[in-house]
Amino acid sequence: MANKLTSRDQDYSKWYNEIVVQADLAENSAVRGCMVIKPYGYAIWEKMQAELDKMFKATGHENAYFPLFVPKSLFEAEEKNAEGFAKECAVVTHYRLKNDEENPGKLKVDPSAKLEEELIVRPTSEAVIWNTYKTWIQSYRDLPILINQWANVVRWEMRTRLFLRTAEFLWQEGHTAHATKQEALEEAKLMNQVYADFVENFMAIPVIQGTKTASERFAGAEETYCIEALMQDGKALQAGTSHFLGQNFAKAFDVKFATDQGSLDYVWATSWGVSTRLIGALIMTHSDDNGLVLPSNLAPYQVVIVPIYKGEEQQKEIAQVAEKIKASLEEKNIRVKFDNRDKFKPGFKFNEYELKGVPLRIAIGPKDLEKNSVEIARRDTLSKNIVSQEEVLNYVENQLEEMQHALFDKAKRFREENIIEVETFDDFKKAIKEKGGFVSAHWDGTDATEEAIKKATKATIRCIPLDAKKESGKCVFSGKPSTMRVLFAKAY
RNA sequence: CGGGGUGUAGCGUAGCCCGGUCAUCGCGCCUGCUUUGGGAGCAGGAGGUCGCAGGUUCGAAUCCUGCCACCCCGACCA
Repeated sequence: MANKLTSRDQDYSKWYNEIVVQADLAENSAVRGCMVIKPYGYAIWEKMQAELDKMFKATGHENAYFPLFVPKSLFEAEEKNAEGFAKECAVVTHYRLKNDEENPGKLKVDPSAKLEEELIVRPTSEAVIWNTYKTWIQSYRDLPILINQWANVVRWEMRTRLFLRTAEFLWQEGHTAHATKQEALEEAKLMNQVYADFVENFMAIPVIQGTKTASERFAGAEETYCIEALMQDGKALQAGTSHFLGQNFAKAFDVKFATDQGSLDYVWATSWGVSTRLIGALIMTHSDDNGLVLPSNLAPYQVVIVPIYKGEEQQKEIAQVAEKIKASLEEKNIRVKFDNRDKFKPGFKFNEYELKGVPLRIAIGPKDLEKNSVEIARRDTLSKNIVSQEEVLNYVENQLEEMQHALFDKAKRFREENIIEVETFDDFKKAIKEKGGFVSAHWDGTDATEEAIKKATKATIRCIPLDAKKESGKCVFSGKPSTMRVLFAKAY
């Protein structure tokens, strides 16, 4: 796809292969692999937070906060978890700097301030949280514990990519403790469903729910549920995960409770999270060559009003109409921005708000004053309509609603068109190489096959779909018998 | 850490092979006038330790050595 970006946008770096444009949301910070989220991008994150928070509360969860630092001894308690994250941990070893006598004006680490035990900057919080839960849980009456925290975590990845894999990222992590295996399993599934609902209904991104294979599973989990989305370039993106942790963390941190039968048992656990990666998913699902396209639910402002005028007097006249429309929309809780800046021309503003993905743009000029009308343009279709001023409120409400669904439908259609069933490994390779997207194929269930396919094609098993039908067939790679199809794709 | 590449104004770049009016161009920024229904035009202006440190040379953005940073491809990963 061609990219229409011109000089005006040179501070916006091109998003993946010029397919999608990274809008004015974030930039790299001075710190390696970290990002500065600009106000407009953060406003989107806040919208997501608010909606998720509502959904968490509705399913009985509460927010709490746990420390950033994890003492190394706690971190290593759950072996698999520690092993899984060990290679990407930032470690605090000292707690003081001092003046460097050899380099005036510079500081150096004070060797005498070495910590007795190193602190790990959390890559995830299971360790600190379970160390705390240990003190909170004695009896089945203390269960379940249903807690979420909004936090930042650090994973020192070899290679980073804005939004999708930054060294520091913002997320929420839920950590729950249960008396029974069944209840914990239900919780893990429920939260995966909550994620699917949120991402589909609120962000207009269609997802496939499934479970991960053993090799893709979260370190320390017994089962990982996930939602997988497909980006416009044909690569898959893991959009959220929910883990059934079994009794692994309870055993590692010795968290036992007295059951209602009087016996002693280890607690069952889950954890689940989504991150600022979802903003990346948003960009790469809906954007086009003109920039971001935001679903109405997420847009920091849903409507922007751009006045067109000659001279101060006309500007005033149009501003009056604009303010009136703005007030009437705001009364219905529609988020409106009236851009009355005199320093920029209308054409410039049109492009700017398209780049930012504002769903609806209302232009008001002298012609509209005469005809008592306005021009309303829709971001996703780029279509324009003349609407009488009396009709604006109705029209805007309808269009916002429609656009939310239109974006979802369009993305879903794209995904459906990019799931292909294959029976032979030749077709498999061809599909992955030429078309991208999800490839649905039989798999014999072994790590070895999964690994071999990854080596040969770079495609991994994204998930075993929850709604997969039982269907006997032959593994696309080994030819051994298989009972169902799994989804393969190249992934971010 | 392996393999490849790049570093020149706020951003994007030309120049490097072949050393010498080479510090180029576009955007952005500032001033003025004219403009305003799809990224305005004209005129003028500000802005640079050419990544850093050495070396070769009469002379280095350009050649050599070392270092640093970033990017891409692997391994790792929400």
